[in-house]
Amino acid sequence: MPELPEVESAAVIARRALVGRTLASVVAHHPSQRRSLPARVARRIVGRRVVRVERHGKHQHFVLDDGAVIAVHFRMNGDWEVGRAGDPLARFARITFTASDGVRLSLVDSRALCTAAYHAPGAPPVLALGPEPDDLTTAWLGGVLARRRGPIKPVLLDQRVVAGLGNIYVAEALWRARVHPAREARALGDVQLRALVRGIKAAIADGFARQGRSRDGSRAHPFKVYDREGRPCARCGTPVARVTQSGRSTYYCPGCQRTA
DNA sequence: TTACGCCTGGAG
DNA sequence: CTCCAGGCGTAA
Repeated sequence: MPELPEVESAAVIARRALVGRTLASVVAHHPSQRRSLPARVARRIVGRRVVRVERHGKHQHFVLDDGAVIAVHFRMNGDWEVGRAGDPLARFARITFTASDGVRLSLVDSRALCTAAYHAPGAPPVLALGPEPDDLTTAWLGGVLARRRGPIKPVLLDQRVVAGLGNIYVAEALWRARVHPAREARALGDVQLRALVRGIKAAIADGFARQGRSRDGSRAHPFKVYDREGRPCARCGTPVARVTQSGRSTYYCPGCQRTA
């Protein structure tokens, strides 16, 4: 699930569920989450009203009326499920926030890698994030890439470069820009740089467009190259290739993403 | 820069 | 059974 577009639509769900409501209970159901959100901390949250839900890159911040922040990160596959107090709990519910009027928001995450940390009033989380894709400029990206050695793909996964990109959207953005994932980051020319900025914005916009109609679970694979190894490139028909870069799969088209 | 741990499920 | 998974912090 969760890269920027997915986290944004999740944040909308959380916002609708909790903003303006007072938390009546907060429970971490899995030891892994209890480490970062122990019962004593959860008790401190109870009685507070949620005034705002912010998204920064892939992070979600529940801002409470005393200025405290609950920082949630889905990691690999977290998602929100909205229900009512007393409803049967989802099998992989890891944390539940129940409001005083009975609305319940559950963080569902089979792998239990999600994190939720409490930040006391006056000590907000410090995030090291680059610009959101919407605010990305060629000047910024060019400046950052000029100081990087190594292939472009892992650089784009660095949240300090651009906030919110993950393995899927980086592959999609590079495909749109026709840039080879192994291309030396600082060797990108102006034309490729501009194409890459456009590609990032377009890939993310495409993700957003998909969010609205993704709940009906129709089409499996709306991606251009991600998870399409061996299938023909939509642009040139060349079979999509998969390589490993810094331990993770990268999908690309060897036909139209050339110059490594 | 790479490798591993964190966790668990699903696919082959 | 083995391998893979949309992330990320820390260690080597």
